[in-house]
Amino acid sequence: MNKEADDQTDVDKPRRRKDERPAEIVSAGISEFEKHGFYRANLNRIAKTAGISKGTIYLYFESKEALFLAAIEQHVTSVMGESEAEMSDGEGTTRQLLTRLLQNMYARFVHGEAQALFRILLTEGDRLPNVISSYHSMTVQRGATLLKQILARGVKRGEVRSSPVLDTPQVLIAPAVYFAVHNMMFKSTQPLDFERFFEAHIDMMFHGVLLTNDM
Amino acid sequence: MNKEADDQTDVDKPRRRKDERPAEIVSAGISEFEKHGFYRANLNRIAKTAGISKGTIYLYFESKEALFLAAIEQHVTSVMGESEAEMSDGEGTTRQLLTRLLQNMYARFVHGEAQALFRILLTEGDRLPNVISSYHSMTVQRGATLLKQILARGVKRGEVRSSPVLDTPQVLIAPAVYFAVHNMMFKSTQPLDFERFFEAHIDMMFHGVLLTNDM
DNA sequence: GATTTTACTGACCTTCGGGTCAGTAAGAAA
DNA sequence: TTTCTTACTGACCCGAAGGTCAGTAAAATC
Repeated sequence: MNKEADDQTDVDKPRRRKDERPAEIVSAGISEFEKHGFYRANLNRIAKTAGISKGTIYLYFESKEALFLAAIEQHVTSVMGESEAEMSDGEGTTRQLLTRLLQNMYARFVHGEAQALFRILLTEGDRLPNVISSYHSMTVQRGATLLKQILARGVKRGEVRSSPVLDTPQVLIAPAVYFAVHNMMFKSTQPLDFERFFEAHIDMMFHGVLLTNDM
Repeated sequence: MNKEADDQTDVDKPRRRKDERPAEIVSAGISEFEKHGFYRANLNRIAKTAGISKGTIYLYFESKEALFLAAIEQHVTSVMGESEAEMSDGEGTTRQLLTRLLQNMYARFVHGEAQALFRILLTEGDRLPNVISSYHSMTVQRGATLLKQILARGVKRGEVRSSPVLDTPQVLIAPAVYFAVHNMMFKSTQPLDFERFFEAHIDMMFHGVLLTNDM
């Protein structure tokens, strides 16, 4: 009995809510696409999650793909918007700045919701060149620029070696990507210990593995 | 006219070839799964590529998934088998060994056929825990062990610092994974220059970014 | 050449899921 | 209360693709 109230948290919500529907559908879509990607995502399930019937989706979105685009776009902007201002102040040693940047990156990209987005785009990016492109500029592009600034400042202050890394700073954050990828594939069977990995990452990034610095 | 000969290279091949069929089907399967992943892979297309009809596939494989498993398994073993012996001799400085290992890894994993396999498993691995598991031991496990050996030997010879990296050597090869992932997503729009990336990778791995080695 | 075996075919079956639309009822207007 | 508008429903449609199997013909056996 009381079929309406037991699968959604809200009770007594009105049945006709034109304004709220699109956002609710997009939200349900994000969760479904995160779990299953585009192909395995199921519109009946999305509808059920959103507390509506499948037909209603088509009142607001032209097709599954249109809903997917809307979901991705909203997700990209919301996830990326968050980590905007956090790194803006350039106080501290280069070592501190880089450490803070990495912590931030692991937090968002490895543990947080950005990972699901990353996975979707890695999987289904071919069909979304425009999304891929804006994702690139919001993440890789921006991150690389920020890193270059930090490193250049470090060189000026006499803290940082001049090296090819200055032009390709992605190698510095690569282990974080590795960690995310590893957990995507092996989390259930062979999880990585975050603390140890992070420590090793920091250590290699700052000092390398060799004892001597001569060629 | 002559419908039989124009899509397959062989002409005059006998029509009943029980022994060769499985390998041919697996081969066609690999190519199809590489291009489309599991879900979008199409058995009619695989059959056409193998020069047979769809029904024939089911003479040799129980299901699409069984064919997928066979294809993955053959692919993994063949790719891994190749790079087996190449690293077996431990001659040279640690620097030389690590450089050689990385070159090998980039060659196979980034440019070569291993990338497609990696992508499929990353994308669709959830449904194949056993494949994922064996893939892990064949690649990550084996690679980590090899790295640890090289590093331990380096420490003994006084070439390598003692550091947390010794226990988590994956951070050393992480940039190669990053490179592969980057190209998967952005190759068409924002390709990375391999030579520069590789140089930066090597440089960071050996020396880190800091000028001083004190804390 | 006649008979038997079996690799192989392709039309067909079935399921799944995206997409449709005639019908329903909630809420506004009168 | 009656009428009208429209948000919403869910049974249905249909194409796509995994899977089946009676039939065919190539080769082996006699």
